[in-house]
Amino acid sequence: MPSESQSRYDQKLVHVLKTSAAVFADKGYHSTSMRDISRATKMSLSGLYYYFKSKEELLFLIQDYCFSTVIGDCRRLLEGVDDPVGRLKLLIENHLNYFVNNMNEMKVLSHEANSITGDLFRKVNSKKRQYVDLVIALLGEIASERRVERVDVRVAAFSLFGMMNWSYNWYSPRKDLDVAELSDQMTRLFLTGFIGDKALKSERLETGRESHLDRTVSIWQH
Amino acid sequence: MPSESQSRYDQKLVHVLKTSAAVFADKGYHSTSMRDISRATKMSLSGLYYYFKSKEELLFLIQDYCFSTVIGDCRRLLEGVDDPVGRLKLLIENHLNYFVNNMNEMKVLSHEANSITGDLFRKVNSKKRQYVDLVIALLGEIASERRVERVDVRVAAFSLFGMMNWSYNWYSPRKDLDVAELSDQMTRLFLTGFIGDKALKSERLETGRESHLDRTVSIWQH
DNA sequence: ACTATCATCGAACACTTGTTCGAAGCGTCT
DNA sequence: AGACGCTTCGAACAAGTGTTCGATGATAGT
Repeated sequence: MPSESQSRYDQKLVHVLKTSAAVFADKGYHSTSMRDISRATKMSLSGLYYYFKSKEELLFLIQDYCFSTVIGDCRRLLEGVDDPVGRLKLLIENHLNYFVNNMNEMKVLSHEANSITGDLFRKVNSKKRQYVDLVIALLGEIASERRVERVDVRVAAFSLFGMMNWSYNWYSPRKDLDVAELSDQMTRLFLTGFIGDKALKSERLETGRESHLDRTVSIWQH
Repeated sequence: MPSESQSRYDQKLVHVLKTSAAVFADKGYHSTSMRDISRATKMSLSGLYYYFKSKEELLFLIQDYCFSTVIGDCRRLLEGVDDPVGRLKLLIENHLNYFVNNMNEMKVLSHEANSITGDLFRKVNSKKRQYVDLVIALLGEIASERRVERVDVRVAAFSLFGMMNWSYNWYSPRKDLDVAELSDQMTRLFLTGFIGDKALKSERLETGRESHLDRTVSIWQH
């Protein structure tokens, strides 16, 4: 009966992807063997190959799925918001929220970006470029709107990504701030630095935070 | 004759470390085989083991050497500078300068931080912690001096490291700003964001830049 | 109950991996 | 020349790698 939203196949595939992502995040892609994946998923070694045709494609599926969700959520979230600064706030919020709720996948996405090659690499990379270009364009708008000077937009954009993506190296949900606060901190840190000391005086950066977070939880979580 | 500053052994070791770092940076530690290293260094496979007793120790030597230099240069540079903001500027400058001049080693240091295990891992990590604690303490000083509020120092510190260390993912000496400008940009971006909109009005962040750079070139370069 | 499709498995293959060992080459001092 | 210590090497080993193949179990439609 095809009444369920996901077929048995899809459910199991997602399960395999999620547990694989956890193992990759823990041991690293290259030092994880297919036997490790087999052990973690409780499937036979050869049984795995029913769901993907190589270890590299497994990595691709994780990265592609993860990236698509981030970009998709982001697009949906920014819809109808015109103010560039507001858009950037939402983007940062979405990015970090997804990061914290899917640390394994995001670590694999950030850390194993070059562990994938050939066509699969190009596919993931084109999505990444879309995302990066979106941020660069956004910063460009803000820069011209607020007359930001002496700032290289490319450097600023990658600095922002650095701030956010580096978090897989240190962020611990137990001992650190929660997502909302973290997002707040980084938004203020970056945005104040970017648009300089002139603006942002009366703006409340933390406005309308809670309402969005719930809508951005990921498919990965069951 | 022992008149030379470095023995034949040391010279060759440094050469091996430097070329190995290049290969590791290119292909990643785990997917680089000892045969790759052998090919790149033009030494026999077994000949390599005269200089270190395992592949992991080779990685350790690269990371340890690299970290020691960064910290050492940093300590020397900050000597006698009392103003916390001035100290932070110099630290960022030193970090990025070393990063750009030793991209291979720094990529290996950043990207392969968890590819090392056991005692060797602990050794590298203790140096890293020293460095991180230095930055956190520095930010703490600045925060209390300038009465910075609503800012988590830990988050700020790792955001700074994220900005700087992420650069191995995008920075290209050919198409991007040079080190001095890059350092300038990130310093302004972070510092303005950190101390908020109140201060930094009349300060010139780019003061006294050139003079320091020459003293921080690395041993790695021959 | 029969069957066709989906899903899973054990066993094996061809290959690469890091590391070791004993022997040989090399330069330098007596 | 001879001998000693430093440096280099070829060959081999045991272990682990990703992947394939043919066969078996499960599931659902008729």
